[in-house]
Amino acid sequence: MVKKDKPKYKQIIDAAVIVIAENGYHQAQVSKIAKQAGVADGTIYLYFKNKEDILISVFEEKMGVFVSELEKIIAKDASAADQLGMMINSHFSLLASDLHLAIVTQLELRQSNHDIRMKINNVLRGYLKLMDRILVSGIETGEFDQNMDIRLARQMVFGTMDETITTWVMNDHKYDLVELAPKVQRLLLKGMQA
Amino acid sequence: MVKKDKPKYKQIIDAAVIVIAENGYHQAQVSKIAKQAGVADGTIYLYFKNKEDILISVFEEKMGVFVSELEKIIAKDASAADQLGMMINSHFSLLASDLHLAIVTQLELRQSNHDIRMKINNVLRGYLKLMDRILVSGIETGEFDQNMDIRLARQMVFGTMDETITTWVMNDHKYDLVELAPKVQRLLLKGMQA
Amino acid sequence: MVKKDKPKYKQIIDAAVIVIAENGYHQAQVSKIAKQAGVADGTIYLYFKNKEDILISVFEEKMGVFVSELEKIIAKDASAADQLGMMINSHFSLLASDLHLAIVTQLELRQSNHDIRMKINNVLRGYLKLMDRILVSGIETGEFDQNMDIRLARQMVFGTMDETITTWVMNDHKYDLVELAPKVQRLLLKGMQA
Amino acid sequence: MVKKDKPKYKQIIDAAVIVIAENGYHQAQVSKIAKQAGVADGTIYLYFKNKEDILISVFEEKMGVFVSELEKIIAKDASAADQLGMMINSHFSLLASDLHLAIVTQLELRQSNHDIRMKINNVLRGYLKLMDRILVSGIETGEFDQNMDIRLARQMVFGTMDETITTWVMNDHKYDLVELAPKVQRLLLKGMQA
DNA sequence: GATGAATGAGGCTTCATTCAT
DNA sequence: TATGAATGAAGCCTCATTCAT
Repeated sequence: MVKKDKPKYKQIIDAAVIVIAENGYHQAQVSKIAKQAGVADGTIYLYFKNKEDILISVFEEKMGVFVSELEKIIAKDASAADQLGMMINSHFSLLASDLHLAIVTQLELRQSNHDIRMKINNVLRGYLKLMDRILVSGIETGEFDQNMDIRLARQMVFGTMDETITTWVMNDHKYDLVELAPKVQRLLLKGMQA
Repeated sequence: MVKKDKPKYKQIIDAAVIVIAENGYHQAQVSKIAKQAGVADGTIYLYFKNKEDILISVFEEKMGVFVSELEKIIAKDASAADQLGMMINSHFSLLASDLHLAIVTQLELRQSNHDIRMKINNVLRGYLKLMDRILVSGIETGEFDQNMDIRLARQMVFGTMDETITTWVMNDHKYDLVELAPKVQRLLLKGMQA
Repeated sequence: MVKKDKPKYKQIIDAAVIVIAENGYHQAQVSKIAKQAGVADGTIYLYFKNKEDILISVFEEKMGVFVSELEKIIAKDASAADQLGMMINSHFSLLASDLHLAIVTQLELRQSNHDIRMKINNVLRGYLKLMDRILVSGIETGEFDQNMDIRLARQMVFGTMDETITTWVMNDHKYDLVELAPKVQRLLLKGMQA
Repeated sequence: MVKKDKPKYKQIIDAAVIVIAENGYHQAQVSKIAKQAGVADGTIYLYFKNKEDILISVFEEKMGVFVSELEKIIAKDASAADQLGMMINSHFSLLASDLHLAIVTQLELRQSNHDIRMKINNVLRGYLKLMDRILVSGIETGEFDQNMDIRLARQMVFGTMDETITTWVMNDHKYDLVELAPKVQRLLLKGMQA
């Protein structure tokens, strides 16, 4: 049984999300995370190399859910347009159902230093690669514009989703994010369709 | 003559951009900015209330150029589609011509804490309001989709531009950003047109 | 059967010597010693009161060999000058044959704190008392200077041996330490002879 | 005016000696040294790179006095035997007149880690080189044994002095160290003379 | 006897800001 | 105005020791 499977590992990850969301990135001291997790400060270091390791693991663990959801969607026998819609819906739903996580990924984790951000980007890259597969298949089936620049399209898709979610978080989740998904889908589809 | 018109004010602002771009947000100490500006540490505090004030002023001063450029574009007698294109072009050009500024706005300043980011967003809001005017006029003239959600459309426009620029910065400006402007314009227009 | 006779006791002592020699005093954590000894961390505390107790015991156990060798030499029917020579030779030989031990006694154990060093000195005192007996017998037989200050002479003898060995250890045992013994003996004898 | 000439530099060095002597090496926290020096913790770092730098500087500054005294002695037109005596006397006197310093150099500073000890040894080496010059000149003038091994002789001289002083310090300076100097000189001279 | 997961105290260092000159 | 020496609060991490199994 490796560390990641032990209950305290996930306990600390979840505590970190809560502490960061409620106190902000720069006020998320290790001692606060330990307290929230119900363990001693030193115990943290039995499961994580250092504070940076906690933050990256938070992103890895949580992003893992996004990736596996997206993999399920891609495995489905559906049109690229529908897959795009399911992806947006899945992405929005996951964050709307965990407000702490939304704050952490959209606002707080972006305050981390260069090193951490680079490592977070590596994790994100896996997600973006999956996203590309939907776009490529859409082009192949003729659903999407043959001349579309994949990278640019992916930046539009991700940028729009990201901006939409960030605005929603910054407005204190005053409105329903998931309801926006179909609209976002339509907007993006129009931009990409053949 | 107010502080903002004195030469040392701009001198410190410019020094801050360089120091942040070259050292990263978290390594941009006040003393480094002072040294780069050629003044003593204490002198900074004759022109700025505190470090936060420097950072927000950097954004205000530099954003001012974006805003006035956009105002000129809106004042022109052109179609909404053309204005959108000119805006993207202007936005891309301003950042492509000042790599330090691009690094600072796309990467480094986003590491600032919650308070500073909120204040930066207030400044940004003015720019987004102007952007909305292009979208509204496009809808009114029938160029853009009547049923389009303005906020969503603006998030798509800004999110796409932002993601495109950030990717370009992170790839060390290896390709020509301004060349991408027409492609981005076409992609966004397709998504919004009637 | 007392603790000291149990196999794990000596096992831990020997592990401590190796770990301290190879990692340095300040990097010789209890957990490393336990690992080297092939026991669990907690097991250490079944044989030793605390870490300090391990270190003092290391010195006691190893010094015991020096003492018993010296006792054999003193029991011999030889001149004081010869006994001095045999002592130097024995002292040098024991350390030359156990490089780990030489590093530990000459360099690493001296980094220990005040308390431990005082306790180590108590152990050392027994050895120095034996050394004094050679000097006293040399004075009585007329071999050594009648007016010689015993304490000073002992400090010269021990100080010279110690400095010689430490220099040898610090030079990575590049030359043969035991070969130096007769020269050291002659030098010291000249200083002490009648 | 360089840092070393500023009054606070020496103030901190002297404070460090007192704090280390009175509290022991491992209880000599930077904050204690700052308090003893009458400055804020942060001020220490305007004069020293880090804690290690303080400790090495203590040794350098204090050793500097020993070196310059020894240089004066070597410059004198005296026999090697007399110079040896003057050196021992000077060395003993300097430590006997500053009990704090004696504790620090003979006991506490030896607890420092490998890095610091190596740097301290570099400083010490300069002193030992000067010592060698007395021995060499004694051999050249025929005062000392032509066949004497210089390194061994130096180890005897330094080892004897060091052991004598350490014993004196450990016995809480109960007797007069300087009074021992002539006796030590005679003992060592006998060992080295032709 | 043996284990090893858990504990928690403790200190070096940075850097925004002040204020006497 | 301008200076820059001085301030002092605040947090990550290590590791000897314990104790439930």
